[in-house]
Amino acid sequence: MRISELAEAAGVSVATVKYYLREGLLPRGTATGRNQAAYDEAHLHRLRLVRALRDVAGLDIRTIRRVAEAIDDERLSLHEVFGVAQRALDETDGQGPPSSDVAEARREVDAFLAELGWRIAPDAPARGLLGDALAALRRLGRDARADVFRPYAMVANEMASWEVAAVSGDMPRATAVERLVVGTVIYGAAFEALRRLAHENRSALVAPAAEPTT
Amino acid sequence: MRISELAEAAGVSVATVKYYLREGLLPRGTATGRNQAAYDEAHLHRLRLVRALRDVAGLDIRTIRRVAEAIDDERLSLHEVFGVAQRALDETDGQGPPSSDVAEARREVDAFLAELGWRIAPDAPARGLLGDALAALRRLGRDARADVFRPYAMVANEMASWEVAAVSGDMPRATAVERLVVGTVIYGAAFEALRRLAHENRSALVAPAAEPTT
DNA sequence: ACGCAGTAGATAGTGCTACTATCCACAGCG
DNA sequence: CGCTGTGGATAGTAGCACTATCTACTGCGT
Repeated sequence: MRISELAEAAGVSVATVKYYLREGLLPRGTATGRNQAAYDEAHLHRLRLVRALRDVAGLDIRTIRRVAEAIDDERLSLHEVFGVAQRALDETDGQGPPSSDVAEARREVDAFLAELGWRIAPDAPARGLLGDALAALRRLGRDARADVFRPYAMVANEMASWEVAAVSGDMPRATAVERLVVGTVIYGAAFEALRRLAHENRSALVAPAAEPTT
Repeated sequence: MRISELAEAAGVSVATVKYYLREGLLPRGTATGRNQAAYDEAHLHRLRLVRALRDVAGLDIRTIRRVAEAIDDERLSLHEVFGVAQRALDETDGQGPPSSDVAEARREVDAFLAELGWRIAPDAPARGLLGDALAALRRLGRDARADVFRPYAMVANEMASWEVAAVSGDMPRATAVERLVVGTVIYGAAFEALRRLAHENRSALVAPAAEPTT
C-alpha cells in the first residue's frame, strides 16, 4: 500500500507517518521507484503499536523507538527484551547526586527487595523510582518504611506471573515479544484506569448517603 | 521564613517558587511589607507535595493545581475530592468523535463495570481510558473481550479497599484528604515500579539459565 | 502525450509546557 | 550607605510532537 493508504488505515496524517519514518519508529517501505515505496501489513501493525503506545500509555517518541528497537533485535531473548524495555520505560534522567534522604530510601528499598528474594538486576531503574516514592512519602511527613510496599509487591508479583505465563510459550519470538510489550504497557494503562474506578467505587461505599437535595 | 529559605528547604530555585505562586499552586505568603512576605510550614509542605506530584507521579502543572484546589476546598467531602481528583488526573482531551471501534469498546467496558456492580459515575473519565485500552488491544490483533480485565479489576478493588480504609477514619479533613491524594498518586507510582520489578523477577524465573560467559 | 495529484525527502515553523532570566522599585540590615 | 534580597511583572528558553512548505520527480487517468 502507499503512504497515504497506510496513514488512512491507522488514522494518522501522512506528515505524521513521515515523521515516524524519520525518527526510526517505523521502517521504510520497499522502494518501487525514485519517489515511490510500498508498505505492507507489518508497517500498519507497527504504526498501530506506536499509536497505542503514545495514546493509551502516553510514552514519548524516544521511548517508543527504544522499545521498537528491542522488539526488532532478533538477538535479544524474551527476558532480555524485558530488561531493555524496562530501562527504556524508566527515563533514567537523574541529574545530580541524590540527596541523602533519597539515597537512604533507595538503600532500604534494595534491602526490602532482597528480602523478598526477587531476582532483579542491581541497576534496574525501577529500584530508584520505588526509592523516590518512599522518600516522597517521608518528605510529606509519613513515617513509612519500605515494607509498606509489601502488599503491593505481592499483588504486583501475582499480576506479573499472569503476564509472563501468557507469553512464555512456544510462539514465535516476534509474536511473544510483542505480546510481552503490549501486555506490560497497555495492561498497565488499563490497570491504572481500573484502580481509579475501584477507588471511586470503594469510596462511594463508605461515603455518607448522598444528602437529599437539601 | 523567606522565599529563599522556602526554596532551599524544598530543593527548588526561587524562580520556580515564584512560578508556582503565579500559577496558583502555592498560596502567597503573608505580607510583612511592600516587598516582603513570610512563609510557614504549610507552604513548605504544599511545595513538597507539588514536587512529589511532579517528580514522582509525573503530573502536569494544571492537574496539580486542580488537585490542590480540591484539597483546599473545605466544602468538598472525602468522596467528592476523589471525584474531582480523578477527573483532574484523567485529562479528558478527547477531541473528535471516537471511531466506531472505540465507541464499541467503551460500551462493552460500561457493561462489564455494570456487571461488576461497581458504583461509578456515568461520566467517570477512566471508563473511556479503559475502553481505549480495549480498543487498542483489538487493533493490535487480539480478540480480547472486556472481561480480560476481570482479574485486574479484582486486584484493583482490593488495593482500593486498603487505601480507602487507611483514610476513612476520624482524622481531620485536611489530613484525610491529603493522605487520600498522596495514597492514590504516590502509591500508584510506587506500584508501577513494583510491577516492573516483578516482571523482571518472574521473567528471570522462566528464562533459560544464563549462559556461562561463553 | 499531458497534466496533475501523489510521493520521497529535507528543512523550517508551530503550539505547548515548565520553567528560567531579566528587569524594576524598593527594603531590610550590617 | 550600599548591597544583597524581595515581590511582581514580562519576556525568553529548551524540548517535544508534530505540521507545513518546498523541491524534484512520477504514476496514472484521459
